[in-house]
Amino acid sequence: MPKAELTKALIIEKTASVFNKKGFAGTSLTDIEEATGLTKGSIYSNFTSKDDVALAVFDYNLKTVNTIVNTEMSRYSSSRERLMAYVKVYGKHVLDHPFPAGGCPILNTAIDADDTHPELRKRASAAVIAWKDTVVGLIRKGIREGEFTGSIDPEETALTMVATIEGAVMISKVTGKIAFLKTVMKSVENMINDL
Amino acid sequence: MPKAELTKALIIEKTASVFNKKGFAGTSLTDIEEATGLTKGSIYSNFTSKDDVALAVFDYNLKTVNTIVNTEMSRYSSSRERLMAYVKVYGKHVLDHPFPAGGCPILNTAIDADDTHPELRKRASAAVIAWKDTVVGLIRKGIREGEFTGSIDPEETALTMVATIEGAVMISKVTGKIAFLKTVMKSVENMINDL
Amino acid sequence: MPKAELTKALIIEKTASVFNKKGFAGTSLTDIEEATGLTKGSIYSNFTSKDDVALAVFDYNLKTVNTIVNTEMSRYSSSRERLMAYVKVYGKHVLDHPFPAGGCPILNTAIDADDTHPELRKRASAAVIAWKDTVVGLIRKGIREGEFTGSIDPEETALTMVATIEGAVMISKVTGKIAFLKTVMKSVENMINDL
Amino acid sequence: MPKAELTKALIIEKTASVFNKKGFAGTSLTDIEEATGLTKGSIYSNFTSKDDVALAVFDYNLKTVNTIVNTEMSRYSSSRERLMAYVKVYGKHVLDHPFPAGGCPILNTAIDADDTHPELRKRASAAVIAWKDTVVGLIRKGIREGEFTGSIDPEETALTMVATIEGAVMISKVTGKIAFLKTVMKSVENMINDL
DNA sequence: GATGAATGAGCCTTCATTCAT
DNA sequence: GATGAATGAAGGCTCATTCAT
Repeated sequence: MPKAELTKALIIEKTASVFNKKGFAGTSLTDIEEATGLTKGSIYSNFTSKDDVALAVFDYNLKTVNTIVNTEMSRYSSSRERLMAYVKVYGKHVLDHPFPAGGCPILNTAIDADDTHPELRKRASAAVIAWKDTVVGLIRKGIREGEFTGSIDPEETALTMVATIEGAVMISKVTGKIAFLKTVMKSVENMINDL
Repeated sequence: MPKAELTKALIIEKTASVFNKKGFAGTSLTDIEEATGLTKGSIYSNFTSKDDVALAVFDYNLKTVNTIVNTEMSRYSSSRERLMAYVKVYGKHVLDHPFPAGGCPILNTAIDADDTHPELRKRASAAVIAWKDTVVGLIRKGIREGEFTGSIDPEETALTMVATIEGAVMISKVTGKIAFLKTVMKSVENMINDL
Repeated sequence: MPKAELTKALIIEKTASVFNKKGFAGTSLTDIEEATGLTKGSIYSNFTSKDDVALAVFDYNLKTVNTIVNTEMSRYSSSRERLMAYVKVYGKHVLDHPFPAGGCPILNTAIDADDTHPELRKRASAAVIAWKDTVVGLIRKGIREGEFTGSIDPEETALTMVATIEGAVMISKVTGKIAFLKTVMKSVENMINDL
Repeated sequence: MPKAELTKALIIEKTASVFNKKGFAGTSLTDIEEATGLTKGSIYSNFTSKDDVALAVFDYNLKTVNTIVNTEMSRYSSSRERLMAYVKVYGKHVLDHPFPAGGCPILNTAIDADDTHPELRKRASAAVIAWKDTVVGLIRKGIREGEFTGSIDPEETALTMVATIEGAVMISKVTGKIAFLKTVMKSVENMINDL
């Protein structure tokens, strides 16, 4: 890995939680300098703009979340257990390591960017839809393989599951009550068991 | 109403959607000037700081939402129908008038402020909890009056309902697909009918 | 005059010679701060951009030059004497007060802006053409009134006169030799006498 | 030619028109990188500073102009015809190849540097004086050999010729009208024929 | 109570230059 | 000799806030 790539990686890693906590407008180049220990000049010799950093950071944060979820999911083979990976991961980790500090980056970026930053919005949108599609896929597989009842609507169930999880994250983050997160996750668990 | 109060009210009304769309850090005093047609001096005659405006705007936006919900709710007396008010309101209005442009201010402020603005965070938190408590109250009343089965957990159900609705708003705003909102709302409707 | 106009006027006056000497790219906001004793913020509350200041400064410098020329010209009524005003003014004053320090702003801006700043270029171009047209007008009047011979080409003579004067200013400024200016002006004087 | 010399030459050639168009302050190291396809590091391996490049570029541009003039001049032997070389060259080529894009580098550098860059100013000044001296020499020769009348002042005529030509270049560049250049050149031609 | 005008700190970005490799 | 990567100062501009009028 050439040095430039290392520095880019360092900038992304070190600012991952800054953008996730403060949002795009709330994160300044000085914040980035402080988080990385580098100078503005050096940041700009690795990225073309603050947008460029923010986009790379979103991709990184998304990958972090996906890796956590996929790692958990890969331990199981039944669709039910694989769906349950979301409950385990979000019920346990969203508020601490290895999640980026600041909570779920999909949720944070969606709200931060929807009316202000088209490029970021597009990526958050794609992340939401990819998540939903993965869940739809798992449900369809479960139905096909006789694990779930055929009467359920995969699209509706998937969207509801994603919505409920993200809503739970928001509630527990803003109130500071992890218990709220656990409580809603129990509900999601039931929803999955009832499929 | 003395003149000062009128101007304060005007500032709040005109900037309600600006803060709701751009967030605290993303909204500048110049934005406020443009939205109100007033000068910075005049804004500072009526508020002590940008924080002061943002706090008042959040209260105003929250009241707007609550009024919409309460108006719908007051048309019914059964707990089930009263709970259904959330589905009707959020399924129809979150993305347009009379909701403040930018979506649900509770959700927006929660995500915007949770790691950056303690005062705003506190208010968003209180709004979430108040919402949840209202739902808990309705469920308890429903149980007490034999409308709902006694086996349900009011706290869990209430939190899940709030989480699901807010998650649905996030999803539909970021993707630009109102259909997603409607789909999840159908789920919430079922959830209420199953109580 | 409202205060804002006074400040605008002050900024223009104080930076007139800075832009004339250093050119657009060579003049920094810090230079403007130092020349005026004002802060950048205050400069930007009176002008929308550095371009905006530069354009206003060019207009001011042009007016300064035109006023000097017109004052001298108005003392005479014959076309020959009126043409001679250019010789007197440029032969005496270009390099010192009341000309803006830095020499002829038309020449300076023409060279500075021709390949870099379309708006400034356009104004310098207009100034050159206006000057030429004034000379053409005086020559035509002189011919009409029998003061000059009818065989001369007003357009060619005017352009040559303007070119010679501006070239002389360039030569004497870059070499630091006022004698060169005087020498060429003697030539222009002869040219006018020979009309 | 050792490699270093080749690279130096390449840098000079490729940036000749950049400096000529944008001036010293307006030309950035990034401009130089883009024009040459080299890195800043490589530029600094061959020159000690931006000044160093600018000075070398001026020398190169000056040599370009002188070569064009001398080539034309060498085709003739009479002083009158040799003087006419300036008319031919400046009337035809200043605004296009083989002149460096951006017009006459003597004029451009004189105006750019006179109040800002002593070293460049000195070179532009020397170039003007050398030009004038060459013209003076041709005139003296013409007088000596009975080609021109003895009553003319060589110094005054030479300075006027140079001034007129450079002024004409300025006028035609800023207005975008080549016709203006041709018109003034006709005047210079007459001036030479009248010697 | 409202305004116009100003401030100084901070914004994002680009500058010319350096130097280890 | 050339590069890639970094620096710190400076670039133009906007920020939230103040205060005389």
